[in-house]
Amino acid sequence: MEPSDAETVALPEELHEDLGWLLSQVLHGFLQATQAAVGDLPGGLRGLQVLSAAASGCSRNQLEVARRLGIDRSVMVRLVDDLERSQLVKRCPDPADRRARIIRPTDTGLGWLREMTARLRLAEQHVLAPLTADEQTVFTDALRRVVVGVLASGLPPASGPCDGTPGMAETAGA
Amino acid sequence: MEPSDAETVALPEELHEDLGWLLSQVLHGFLQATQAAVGDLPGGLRGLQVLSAAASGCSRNQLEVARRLGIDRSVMVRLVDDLERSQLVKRCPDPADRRARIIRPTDTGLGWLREMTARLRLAEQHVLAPLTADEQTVFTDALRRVVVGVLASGLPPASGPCDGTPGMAETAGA
DNA sequence: TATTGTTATACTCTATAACTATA
DNA sequence: TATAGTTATAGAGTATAACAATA
Repeated sequence: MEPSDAETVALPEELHEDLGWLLSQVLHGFLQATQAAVGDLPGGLRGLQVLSAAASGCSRNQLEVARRLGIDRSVMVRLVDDLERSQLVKRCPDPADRRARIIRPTDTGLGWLREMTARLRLAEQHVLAPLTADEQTVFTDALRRVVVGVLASGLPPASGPCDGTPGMAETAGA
Repeated sequence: MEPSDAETVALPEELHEDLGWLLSQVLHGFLQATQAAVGDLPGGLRGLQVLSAAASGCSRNQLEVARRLGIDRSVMVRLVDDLERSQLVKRCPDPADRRARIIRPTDTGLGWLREMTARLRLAEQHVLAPLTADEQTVFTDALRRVVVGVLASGLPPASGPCDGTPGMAETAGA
């Protein structure tokens, strides 16, 4: 927990310039911190995303929420199962479409949402602590613009921090 | 591939402030771009990391390289297997310790390293394109400092660009 | 015929724990 | 006894495909 002298920790030289490695390390550290913070929430961080989406928008069915968050619909089922079992959300019938289930947060769910969101902010602050407040603003703004660029590139919404399939072709050539 | 109007892509409001989600999206976009770029390299991005580590340092055995890169030693075995099968590295006996195997790049491996590294730089540039050159410098510098903080926090080194932690992004924004 | 929600299955990747051969 | 490398296994997580009910 001690940041100790930041200078004492040296990054391996061959990774120092490796943007992918840097990103994965930050994400990893972030996930470590945040998953611990929201550990008692069913579904972890994604459960919180679902809860947040259910609370933020007006009526949305499972598939809409799933697509919005970039979650596979079959994964969404279990996620909502867990949240519903803990009575944080309810599946309500959609009067306009009897196939659909609208995800609504319960009062308990809204309370948890507030609590967990607050914890998350703390965890974020912990990870971004090496940066000054101004630098944090600049950093997250840059991050946001890069994300917009990524999404605009027509890539699929991304299901997780790790998803692409690895390239494994064997070859030997100069 | 057209960045199109960055402004036309709006981030879901409940994810806009979600640092974890932003990071996971950027990493995802980055992995999409880079894994395609180094697709024919055995082991993908981590194969490249191993190759780079083998080339950069003087003699290092598998375990040292694995620890340096934050890769599990059992994963390292297959990684080196693949690289060796493609004749990009060799496992050489360590005269000082008959248990150890020193990973050395072949000439072919060095050629691939240069080629793949160049491709990687291009892919990085593509992802960071929304930022000006100065902003990129500031961004990666901030990223580096955050990583140092994460590593100094005593967290396990994380296994790779695509690391196996669970879920994914997180949170919420209301 | 297409779509929502669900279930079951296969596949990928990681972590764990043995086992060997050395030290 | 501890360590380097290897192997096999179990687990978490995702994607895929099939299915029922409804549009």
